[in-house]
Amino acid sequence: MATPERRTVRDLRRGNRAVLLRTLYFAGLTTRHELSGLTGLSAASISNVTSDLIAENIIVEAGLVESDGGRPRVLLRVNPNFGHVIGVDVGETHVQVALFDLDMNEQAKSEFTLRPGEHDVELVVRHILTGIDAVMASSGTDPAQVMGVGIGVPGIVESGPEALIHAQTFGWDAVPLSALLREGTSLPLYIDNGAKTLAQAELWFGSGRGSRHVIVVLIGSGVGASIITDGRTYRGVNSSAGEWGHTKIAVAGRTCRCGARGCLEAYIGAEGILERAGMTAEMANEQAALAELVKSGGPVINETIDYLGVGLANLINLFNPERIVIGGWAGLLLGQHELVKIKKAVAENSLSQPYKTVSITLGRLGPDAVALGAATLVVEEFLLGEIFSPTQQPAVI
Amino acid sequence: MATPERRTVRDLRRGNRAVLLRTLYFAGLTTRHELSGLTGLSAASISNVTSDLIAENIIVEAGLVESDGGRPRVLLRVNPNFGHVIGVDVGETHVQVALFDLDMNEQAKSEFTLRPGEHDVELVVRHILTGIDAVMASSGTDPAQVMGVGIGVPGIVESGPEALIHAQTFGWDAVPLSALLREGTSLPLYIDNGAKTLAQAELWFGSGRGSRHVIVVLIGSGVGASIITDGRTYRGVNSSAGEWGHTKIAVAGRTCRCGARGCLEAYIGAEGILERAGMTAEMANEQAALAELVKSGGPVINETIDYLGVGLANLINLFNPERIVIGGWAGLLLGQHELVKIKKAVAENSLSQPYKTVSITLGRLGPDAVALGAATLVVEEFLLGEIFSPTQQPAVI
DNA sequence: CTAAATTAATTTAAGTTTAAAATTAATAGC
DNA sequence: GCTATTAATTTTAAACTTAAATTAATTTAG
Repeated sequence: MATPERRTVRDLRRGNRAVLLRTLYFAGLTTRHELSGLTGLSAASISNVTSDLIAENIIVEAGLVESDGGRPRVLLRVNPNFGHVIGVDVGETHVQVALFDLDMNEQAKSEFTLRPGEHDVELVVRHILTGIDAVMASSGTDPAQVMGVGIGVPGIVESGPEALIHAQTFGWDAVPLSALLREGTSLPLYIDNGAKTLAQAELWFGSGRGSRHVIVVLIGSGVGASIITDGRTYRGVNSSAGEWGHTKIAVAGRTCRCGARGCLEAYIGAEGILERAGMTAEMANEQAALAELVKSGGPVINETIDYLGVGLANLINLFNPERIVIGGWAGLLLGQHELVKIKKAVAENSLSQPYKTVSITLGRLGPDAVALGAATLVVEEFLLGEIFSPTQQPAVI
Repeated sequence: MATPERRTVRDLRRGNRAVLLRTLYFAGLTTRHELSGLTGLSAASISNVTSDLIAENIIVEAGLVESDGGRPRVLLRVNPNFGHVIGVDVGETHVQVALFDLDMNEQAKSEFTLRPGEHDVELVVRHILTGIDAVMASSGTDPAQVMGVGIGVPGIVESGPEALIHAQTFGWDAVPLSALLREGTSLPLYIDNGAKTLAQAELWFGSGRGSRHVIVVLIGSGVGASIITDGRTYRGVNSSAGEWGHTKIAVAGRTCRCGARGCLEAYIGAEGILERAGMTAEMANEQAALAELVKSGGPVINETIDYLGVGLANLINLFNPERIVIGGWAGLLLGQHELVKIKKAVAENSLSQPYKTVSITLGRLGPDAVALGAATLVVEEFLLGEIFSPTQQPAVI
């Protein structure tokens, strides 16, 4: 139960450096004076830390604030070209690789289509490695400028000395993805569940901005959630937290593709909805079919809204979040047409106290932000302030 | 998003002091040498901090470890008589007030029975104040020695400048309990939901010891849960997190006493079980009736186990905890007879990955530990290391 | 156009804190 | 009683933050 917090006077410095960098990153153009207010650090400390960071080229001066008498304040910002980050989305239908600067402007992108059922590990690894090379080449980025690669994958990521992926839908059982990739690249790797990376993208740049307690639900073929408590993704003891799709909302209900009965996913997942409507569309036109169904409304959609209301209400009762963001292609489809009804269903199934304070909104970044979110995993590391030059790791003490 | 962590070198000292105190409190008799290992602080820092704490009488030396050559190590411990704490349990049937030393040995106790429906705020306030005086008098404790009063109440505690209690079962709507009590006592007050205080008692001294991610479920007439993430109670944005009893496990199911339909509480709460068995026992012999029913088994109990399995599995899928503790009188009753079946039901309804790592156990402290847990709220404050003398608050800077 | 006023930012000085090294303390074994 | 050994404290040096003093960069008044 020993909390390993800052202990030495040196850790203190590191911590303050990280706080300043993080604040500046999210605030954008900011003056030293404002930073002092935002971080709680004294002007002198701000001066110290910023001059270090400027010397290291991590932050740069970027213009002046007009003054009406007195020395004008200098605007600071994180140097967007200090380094670059790569994000990878390993999805059911494609592998997407994108390269960003630190402002998260996309510099290059590479995409590979996966045919249904074609989820061989070797193939995916090859796509990722090829994609990394391709985005660096097409944007003219030197590998030394890339601070790391974030990868969003389906299923449960068991973190440990060697990350293991358990992805039922891919037929992956304890796949040591990082070990396999390390044979083809020496860039630092950060692997996480794709729903969680999408959620982090929404938290940083989308509908979740500024909130500390957020749940991002992802509704597509599968159903998942990412739980953000105190501004950080909650992972639980094995990083498998957030398996909302397989919570049960009916005892002995519909059989889910996971084998169990009564799973939420069997009712509000895209396949579950279509099946309940008596449609058995193949993968290819699943999205078009659902769009049609949602547009025409009808009892199956109303029923789906009730189930979704129950599922969201359960999250609200358990977590008492300040915001719920609905994402994923099927979730966005439903939300765009039926948000009012969804909110009504949630209200009927949740306690009034927590319902009063939660706001339910749609994701703003679309379903393709998994790669963006994956790239933020690298930025998160960068914001800890320990990276002194893009690839050179901090000296071991 | 600015994380207000340790900033000055003085905060560092405070933090290290708190880490040392907390470590020593939970480790019990410990030497300086061991503390160095447990906290990560250097021997010199341990020496500094401990000599401060000894001078303030917060910790004391307590014997020597036998040595086989060399200076023997001195054992240290928190001074159990540095101050005392009071815990209050405001339950459906009684108000209990207990006084403890810092080792949580009960020094005195006072109890008042509440008749069914007799939950008038004035009456409860009077009981609490009378109880506080009574336990101080009967144990000969000077008010100056009491560091604070922790109070566990039913319902949702809305924390703010003035804590407001929303307790449906008591008919309390936004009751400003702390303001009312402050008219009768000047002791520092700490108010929290009773299920959460019980959970903290189990976490510190019962089945939850040593775990960082724990969920304590409380099954009595009502049903609730307390979620502990990273060793701390998770409260959400309004402190209402953990309302497990009113999560829905059936769309359009049984009507719950909260008015909604399909709540877990309507199936596994004591009243829900008895009603489903066709029994409508009054409050008085509810416990005896349920004990009889559980002992004889039968389809209603098996059904209850299924519902409980679903409810627990949902928690496991969402939170990925390392431990689940079942508490509350009805929960203990069910668990003592049917733990094996419960585990089986959980296994059938949860994903294998998180199920593999969770252990499900019964609470060890019995249902009466709410007051003990409430008292730990005060101790938690004490362990932050800012209380320099029992009642004297730390100097305002 | 210059000097005063004003505000920003840096430098300096003082005070904490921790870690490492040196010292002192306490015990067992001979 | 002396030495070896281990524990704990004290001393010293280095690092860091804050407050105060100083320097820098503007605008405005005259």
